[in-house]
Amino acid sequence: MQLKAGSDLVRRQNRAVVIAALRRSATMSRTDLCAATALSPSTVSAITSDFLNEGVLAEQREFEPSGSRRGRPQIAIGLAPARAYVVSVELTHNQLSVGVSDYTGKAICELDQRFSTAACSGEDLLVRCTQLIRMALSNAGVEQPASIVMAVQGRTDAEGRDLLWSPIAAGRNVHLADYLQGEFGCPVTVANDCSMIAVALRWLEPDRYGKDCLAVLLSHGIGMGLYLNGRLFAGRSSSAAEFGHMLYKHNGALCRCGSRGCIEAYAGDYAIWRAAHGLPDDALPPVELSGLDMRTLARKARQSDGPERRAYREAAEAIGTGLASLFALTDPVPIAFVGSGTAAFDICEPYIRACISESNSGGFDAHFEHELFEFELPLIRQGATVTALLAVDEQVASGPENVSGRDVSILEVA
Amino acid sequence: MQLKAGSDLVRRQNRAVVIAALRRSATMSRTDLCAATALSPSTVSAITSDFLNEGVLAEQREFEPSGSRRGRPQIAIGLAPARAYVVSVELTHNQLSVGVSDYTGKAICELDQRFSTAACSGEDLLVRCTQLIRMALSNAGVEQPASIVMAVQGRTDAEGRDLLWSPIAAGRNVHLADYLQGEFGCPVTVANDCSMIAVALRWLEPDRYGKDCLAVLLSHGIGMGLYLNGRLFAGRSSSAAEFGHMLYKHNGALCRCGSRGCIEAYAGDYAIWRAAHGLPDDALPPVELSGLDMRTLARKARQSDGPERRAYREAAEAIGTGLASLFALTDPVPIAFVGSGTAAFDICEPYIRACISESNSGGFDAHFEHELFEFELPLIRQGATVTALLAVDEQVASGPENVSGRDVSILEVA
DNA sequence: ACTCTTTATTTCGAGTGCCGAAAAAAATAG
DNA sequence: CTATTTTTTTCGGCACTCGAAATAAAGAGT
Repeated sequence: MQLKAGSDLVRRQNRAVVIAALRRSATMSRTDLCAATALSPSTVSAITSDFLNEGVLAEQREFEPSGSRRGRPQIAIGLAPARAYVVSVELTHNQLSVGVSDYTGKAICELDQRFSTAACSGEDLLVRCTQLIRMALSNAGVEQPASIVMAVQGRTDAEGRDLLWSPIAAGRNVHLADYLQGEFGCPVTVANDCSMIAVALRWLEPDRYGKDCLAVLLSHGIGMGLYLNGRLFAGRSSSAAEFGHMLYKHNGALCRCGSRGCIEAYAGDYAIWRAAHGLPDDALPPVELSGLDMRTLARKARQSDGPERRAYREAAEAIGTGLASLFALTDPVPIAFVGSGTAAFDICEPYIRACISESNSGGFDAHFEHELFEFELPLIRQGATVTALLAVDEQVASGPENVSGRDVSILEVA
Repeated sequence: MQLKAGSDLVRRQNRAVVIAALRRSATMSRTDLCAATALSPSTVSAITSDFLNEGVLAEQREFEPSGSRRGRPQIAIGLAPARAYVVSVELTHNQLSVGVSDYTGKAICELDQRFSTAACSGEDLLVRCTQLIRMALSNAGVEQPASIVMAVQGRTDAEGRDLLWSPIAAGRNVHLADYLQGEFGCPVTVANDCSMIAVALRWLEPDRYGKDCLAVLLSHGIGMGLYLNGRLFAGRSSSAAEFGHMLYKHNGALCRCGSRGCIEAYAGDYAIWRAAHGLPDDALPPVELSGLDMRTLARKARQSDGPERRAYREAAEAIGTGLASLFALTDPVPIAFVGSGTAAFDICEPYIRACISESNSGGFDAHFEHELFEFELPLIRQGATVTALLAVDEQVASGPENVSGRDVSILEVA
């Protein structure tokens, strides 16, 4: 049931509204804020004044309003960069990345580290993360981060605290959030990488992806992040949304996850490679696949109707069948295909669309828009950073209660 | 973005909290309300006093508190039955039902009408609904309903206004809500029948189904209603959640919806019957199936490993594959299987469970609880009634502004 | 029968927050 | 140097919640 409300909740909500407006457009006047939030000038004045005292906002005198009109000039206000620093961590195949951003979202420092993730135990992971984050913070000159969001390829628990399982590392049930929280003394959230891609797309293109956004990652494995009706789709007890592990064929090909017949077992890079080389469908390819390997495969598939094209066709039909099933549940949604697999999307697209239009239950429009993004990392980082910033915003909106020095500032004012 | 808040919002919220508490337990004292809502006695007093004036609540003197303790006795308050009357309408295969309930949720009148829905145009449907509702209202002695919720087997638009497509009637894009709203002058919502089953189960067993609830209707067709993380799952542009039309087999059996390979084309009664009789999988059975037909089929399937058992097995694997795919997206969720098809669930269950445990992506627990409900209609009606009542609650909570007679009541008080 | 105790509910005063209107501030136009 | 225009702040009023005190309505004890 819903909870009771009080006047404190009203203030928190309106503070949040003001911050949200300023996060969207870096700099606004109080008048702009009135228009954007529908709050009265008095209220905007009160809230911004509080925020200026708390160091959340800063006046930006240098911002001369372009066309100098009559009347008192507007004072530009923006988020104060130094109010908080956030950290994004991305764990992908054989790479760990860390980014540090200020409170306005500007990147201050980005570090990458490459190593074999497959050999990585949970313990290793924790240590490597801690080290790389420390180095990045030190490079950025930041003592204390305000929020850390870690995007992982794999499944997390529903609360975003543990990495339950990952195809790229050996560790299971790694308590990432608790450990990092202990190390860095700030809130930590662990999220699925594809969810972060969806967050980024929503943030970057709200008109197209604001309400509904399906991000499908095509690479060694298959991942998905979904916003439906403006909310992140997540499972009951985990991040779930494991599109790649929807059941495509009963008793089908062997998947990395240990099950049989998953979509990924046909559409992941390793599955396409396996099929194209005529290996049995329960063989896991022993080698790491390079981008070159896959480009070669795609080229052959385009050239002639041989085993390579058959492999891509099977991959496309697995994806198409999965999307058809997904769309039976969600209706068609604008899709962003992301990752190295998009390089062969021209081969797959007709088969994918055929599958979907074949299954337009109830005779409805099976059409969907799509976009391709070759590189996933920048999107994942942007999504993680945005998520971290929004977490800080929430804390900031809820007031300066817990901030040490609050009493002091009252004394200072007096 | 979130909207600004004001003190009116606080009042609305707290009014809503009070109503919600009283809807759960029919009768409470003001002290009970303090405990249940965490509001202060002053606030509860103010809000209940308003509600008594508005005719939303009524004191119930007859309710003697069981063990007569010391001290001033509590005064029991409850929802005032006559505050509003709601109508639920259920359209299922060859049957239209209407129920009228008072504001406490007590059923006042229920009417059924049987006719061939298949032959029914949109126009016919509107007229029949109107007539049956009028008759029920007249029987119940109700002049003006406050809310109507109509549950239909089929797909509605996302706003709950139109019946886009239904397997049981010929009409398409029937503007049910607008028409009935014009006829009866109150808010009307059109919802999917299985969603209403999920609503009912959540309402009846909040411990089991409060957060997550999957209702699967097994009958002539296959339907689904899903609550995930406490929210009704719905599509981007329609009610969607068309589990029965997830793609089970590429280029598979012909479905009622016109597509091929849908789960329903293997697991609906007609599909089982078709397969058991060795008909081609693109034949639609010409006859209406009786309950007896299906019971006979199930008996034969239990007796020997013939075509009947194969048909049920295929049905079970279609359902199991669908659930496995669904659970890849949502994690396993407690399921209620509902409808006549549950009579043969003993035959299907092992195959269904086998499919699901085969596809436990990431090695997680594929276990799910389930319950069987043979009759769907009572659940659909309960769900629709609850939905209608909650809609009235929302309107009541938002205050007496628009209620005619508000000014009069002020005069009366003065 | 009367008073004491206990529990429930209402009333009152203070605090917080929003808003509209008026005032103050800070520029340009003439 | 004044009038005008626009932005921002200040002030008074209103709605709401809350804690504390007051009131109401019983049973318990003598």
